[in-house]
Amino acid sequence: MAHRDTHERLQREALRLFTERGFDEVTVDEIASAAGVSHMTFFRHFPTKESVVLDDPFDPIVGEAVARQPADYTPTQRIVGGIAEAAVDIEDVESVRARVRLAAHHPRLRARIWENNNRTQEVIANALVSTGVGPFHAMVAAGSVLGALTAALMYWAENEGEDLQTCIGMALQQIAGRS
Amino acid sequence: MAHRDTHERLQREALRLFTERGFDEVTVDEIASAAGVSHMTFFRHFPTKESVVLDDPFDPIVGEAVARQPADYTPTQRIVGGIAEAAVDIEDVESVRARVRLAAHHPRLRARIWENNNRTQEVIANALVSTGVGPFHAMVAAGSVLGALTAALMYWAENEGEDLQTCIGMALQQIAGRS
DNA sequence: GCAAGGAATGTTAGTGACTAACATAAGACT
DNA sequence: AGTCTTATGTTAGTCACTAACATTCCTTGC
Repeated sequence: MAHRDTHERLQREALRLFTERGFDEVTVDEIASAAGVSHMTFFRHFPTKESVVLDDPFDPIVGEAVARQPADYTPTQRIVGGIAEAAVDIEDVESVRARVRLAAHHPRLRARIWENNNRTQEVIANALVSTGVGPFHAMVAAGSVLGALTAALMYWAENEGEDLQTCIGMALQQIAGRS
Repeated sequence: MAHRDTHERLQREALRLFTERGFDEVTVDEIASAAGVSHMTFFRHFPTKESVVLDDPFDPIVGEAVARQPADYTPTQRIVGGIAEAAVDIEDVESVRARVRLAAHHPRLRARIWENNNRTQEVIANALVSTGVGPFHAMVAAGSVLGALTAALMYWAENEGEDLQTCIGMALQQIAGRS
């Protein structure tokens, strides 16, 4: 039983149970049993119960993409451009949708999404600062773009018919006209 | 011992202990004893340990202020105007600073700030929708402004010399030029 | 004055997330 | 074969938070 197998099995069973019965109605012990391991093994694979749902390693990708944008763009244009580039590579849209939808309806999970944002925000702000933007302006610009993006993500998760790329595109376009 | 007294005493002792020793190094039982009550009383006054730090009833005020803005403004201009109006009334700036600074350095608390934001965001979005703005645009505009505002707040909390009103003003100004 | 009711608090005994310390089982390397 | 590493299990905690029930005190109607 390889490490990676266990990891995937834990996440699969957790998401299944959460969507079936709700996040709070499933205990870590139940997830562990469903995956055939003990609760300690669960915590060796995921630091918290919430992290099974929210596990997105996109921060560095976005940061690099932002840093690569033309220097004569405004901060907002660079962030928007960077995110748009990074968003093209999103695979497994259905898994993302399930997880965002789970999170959108649960206060604690929603809070964690914002916390992930905060990390991305720092990465973006640093990318901007390293190319000469003032720290205050960099943080505000990053916060603003990510706030808009997250709002779009929540909207997308709650409205079945929408397309992810389209929602992201519309949100970015709506705020692209700034300094 | 009136209800309100106990509430204030609990919050005062909690903030004192948190700043002295850090959020995670203080248990609810300790806060309760310091305030001379049992841990059950604590939870009757505050739903969670975090809520002692983050207890801001500004959402409705902001929502009303946004709804009052001239209808020929763009969504962003209305949000910015509403927040600027509501921000004038902030009293007890030092308490706000202490709490934001506590939260800025602690992941779980920071996440809760974002979660508060999310509520404010919904209030603002509803205010916009009720005056004819489309739901998607309303949410994205609200998310974007609040993202910027929170970034400014974090910056302010970490940089001793800055003035709260000035930081808010600068952030709002930076993003005011949008649709 | 006093009885009745409600508001604020206490006590006790839970549940569940998360941690630390130590044990074990299986494969890889020498 | 023996040792080391990796993945896991067991046990016994701590701490946030809840439910059920008891108590104390303050008011309010009589």
